[in-house]
Amino acid sequence: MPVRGRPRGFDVDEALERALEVFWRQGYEGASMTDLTAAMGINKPSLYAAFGSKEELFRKAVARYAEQDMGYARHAIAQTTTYEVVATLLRENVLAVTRPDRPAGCLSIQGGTACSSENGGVAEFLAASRLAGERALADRFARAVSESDLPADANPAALARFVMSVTEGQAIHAAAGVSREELRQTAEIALAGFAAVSGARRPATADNAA
Amino acid sequence: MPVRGRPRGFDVDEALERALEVFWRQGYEGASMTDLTAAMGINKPSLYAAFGSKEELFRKAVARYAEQDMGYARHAIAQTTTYEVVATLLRENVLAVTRPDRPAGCLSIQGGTACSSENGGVAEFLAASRLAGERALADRFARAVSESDLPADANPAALARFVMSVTEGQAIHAAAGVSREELRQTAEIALAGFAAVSGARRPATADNAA
DNA sequence: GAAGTTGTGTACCGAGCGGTACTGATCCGA
DNA sequence: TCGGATCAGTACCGCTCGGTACACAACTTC
Repeated sequence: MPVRGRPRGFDVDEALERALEVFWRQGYEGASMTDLTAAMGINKPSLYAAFGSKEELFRKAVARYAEQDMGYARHAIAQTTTYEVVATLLRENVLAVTRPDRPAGCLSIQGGTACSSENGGVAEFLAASRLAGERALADRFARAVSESDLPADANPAALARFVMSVTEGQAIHAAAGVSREELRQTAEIALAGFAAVSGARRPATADNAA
Repeated sequence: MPVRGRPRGFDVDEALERALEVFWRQGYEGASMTDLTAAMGINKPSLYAAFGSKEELFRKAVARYAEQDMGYARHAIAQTTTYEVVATLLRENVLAVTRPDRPAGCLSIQGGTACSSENGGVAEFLAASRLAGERALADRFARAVSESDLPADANPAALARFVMSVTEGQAIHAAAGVSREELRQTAEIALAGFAAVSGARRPATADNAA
């Protein structure tokens, strides 16, 4: 059964994409409906009909972001060794937060770490989604312990927290204008430090370039 | 020569302190004049007479924050060895971002990493002040190289960027509700990693507790 | 006490906020 | 060709935003 009534005059995915970038650059509260509709090329009633409200639009933007901009994290976790997991995560993160065709930094931080009391839910939502990613990494490290890829006395949660802290700091640096090459150096330091501290075996093939 | 005219009915420092906490919790754009004046216990005209504008108030709050909440950073840089500098910085940072009598996290991040276009200067101002701190740390590391406390081939700027990235990530974690003890574990991992990678000598007295 | 100076409180400004009612326009199936 | 359904666009809602005019209160100096 095809659509009934007048068809939409714009592409919902494309409009969401534009909104995503506005939220990314200006944060949730810093992005006004006027900014959003201007970037999306539609009028307010169309936005509300298609997305419900500003907050729903934001959550859909974050979901889209997680799917297409955070794919590297799932790819990283799927690596076969702990070292490769972390190496992939840190290096891909550098690329992700400095993509020339995207705003600098990371939406889940730029979106808003602090909000007015009425929008407090937005900051909490972003924090929860970041911590969910961290938990996935901690689970991956726990598996590595059970596979003897990490020592039995390793602390998976703390190691994951360390790696995520670095990526978040890198995202903030990127948003401040720090270059990809500079962040790459930092990522290699973090990776080498992780390898030295975690007890994860570093592969014989030296693929790093600090 | 004493004051002329009616004396002020409130303490400017105390009012600035209250404003500081509101900005810290809600960010620059998330803190409305109503929120601020309510917390400061004064009316808007008094605020404008004493502080000029919302943005000036914010900058004064950040200056106050740098002076009294970031003092640990100056203390850290003044340590005699690179290891002690980094150990102090990372450990004191954990305490600073989880002080029970303060909002969680760090004002220079919570204040706003992304803003609307008209308030873009606020985010830039915060980014610049963070990078200034990083440069001071890089200078300290450069001195350590010249003192042979770090290897001649060490990259002071990259090492400083790594340490600051960790502290920023820790601040974001704290704002998300992560506990002091959890952050302490992460700080020890970062410290041990830094020691292993930088070539900084670790003191014989083992004062760490990962 | 009067004059001059400065802070306080109320009441208000224009502008922009997020969100919506309503009129037409545009499609479908019959 | 007409009725039903859906979307687009204008024009507007109440509200809050940051910021201020103005009358009054409180203080010092003469």
